[in-house]
Amino acid sequence: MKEGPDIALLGAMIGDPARANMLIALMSGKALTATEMASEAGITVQTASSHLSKLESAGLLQQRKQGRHRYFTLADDDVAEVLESLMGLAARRGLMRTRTGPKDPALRHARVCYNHLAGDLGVQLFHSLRQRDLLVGSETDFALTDAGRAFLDDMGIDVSALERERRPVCKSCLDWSERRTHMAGALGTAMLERFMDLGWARRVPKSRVISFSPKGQKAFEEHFPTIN
Amino acid sequence: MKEGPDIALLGAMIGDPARANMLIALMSGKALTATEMASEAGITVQTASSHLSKLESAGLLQQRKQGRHRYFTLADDDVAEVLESLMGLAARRGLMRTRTGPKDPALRHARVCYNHLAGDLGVQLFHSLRQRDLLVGSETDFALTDAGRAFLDDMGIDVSALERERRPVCKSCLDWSERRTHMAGALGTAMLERFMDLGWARRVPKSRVISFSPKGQKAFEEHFPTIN
DNA sequence: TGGGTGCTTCGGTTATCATCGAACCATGAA
DNA sequence: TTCATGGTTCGATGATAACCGAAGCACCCA
Repeated sequence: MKEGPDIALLGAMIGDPARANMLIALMSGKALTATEMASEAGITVQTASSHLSKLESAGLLQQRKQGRHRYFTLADDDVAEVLESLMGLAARRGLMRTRTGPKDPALRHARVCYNHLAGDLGVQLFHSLRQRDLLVGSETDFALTDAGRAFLDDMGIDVSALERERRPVCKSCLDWSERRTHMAGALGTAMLERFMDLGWARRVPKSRVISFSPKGQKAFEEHFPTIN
Repeated sequence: MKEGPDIALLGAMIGDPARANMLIALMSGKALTATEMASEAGITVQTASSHLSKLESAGLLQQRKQGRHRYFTLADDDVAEVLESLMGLAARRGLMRTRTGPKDPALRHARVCYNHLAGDLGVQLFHSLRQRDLLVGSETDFALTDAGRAFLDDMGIDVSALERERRPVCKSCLDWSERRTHMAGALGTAMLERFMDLGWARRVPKSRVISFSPKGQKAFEEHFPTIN
């Protein structure tokens, strides 16, 4: 018949509303149990279990057993990236799940995208580094300069440790609300963690929102200024 | 209930095998008719029509009427990009379709379409001019820039003379074999004539084939380069 | 004006699959 | 062992939607 990758299978996985809700819930980067995801998607555990096994055999999910629980996460950054790009297209087409509620501005300002910072501040972070030549290269393929490494070192981020991990350090991700690139990869994860360690920001429970304290916001602006 | 873009709808669109086949067929950048896509997907034209209207109302497709035909293309580059990223993920997950049959003969290189150049080279001509901003506007409605006029003047084509004719100077046409836009109108005619005057090409008798000499082919490539 | 073609609409059939109740399995605690 | 909890498997049901035949519409050409 035809050659090439089979996107229909992936589409079908994402196409079911219950499964889509679960995947989006996992975009928070947190590992969730079957029961949590069931309530997230508004279905029973039996149904959720069936969906989870399908998603797993399609290679979209990973599960980790821990005691009596089974924790599910997205399989890898690739999956998160594809979901993000789908959300971008849907947003631009005006395909929204519901009326944009009060949480929406907060989501656009700062939220977690799988494991890194997204939204307004995520975009600002990335472009600030580029404008000051702490990053070189294109928006999709870039690297740290020596000045960039020094800057991150000052912030308390051990870049050489990141480089010893298996994941790519420098990776970008397209933001669905801003429609611009923000920082992903091991570096993106490390920076978000560092912000929270420094007390600049914390996660709002049961949501993707990242809440910056006034002090944290100020510190962020100082560290990542943008021209214009 | 939930906030954020609705990826389930997009997923469902892509999730049906017939629709996925159609979308992948359109990834060639070519415009296809409903009948062609039906046979491509192995379904009847009625069913294809239903799918096409769904895809269109989801904002994934655009249609363009020309004569008795309706040519469908992907809505924009965004859609192609998302499909590409899905194909990437599917490929990495080992989700493949099966092999394709043999392709059509090589009449597609260069031929005459009424009075202008069509086929591979015709498409290249048009897109080369657009890529270098010698033409501005959409694929269906465009005009020459000043740089474009100068460029044509250098080639020995008198644009102002063309403008005194009654026919529209700038017109595009959908290519029979490539299914992408190529140059038509008075300008298309004039350019083909000029190529033959310059000795780059000649008509093969009793056929629509335009035969480029080695030298002519080289000159053509130099005058109308394309990225990709 | 009539005939041919490309495409859409309508109706009815069929098949897939999401869903949940109930039973079953596994782990941990008492 | 027994009980409790988290999760999967099984079976039946119901809703959705893909599918095609037939009819209708739009456009082109002679």
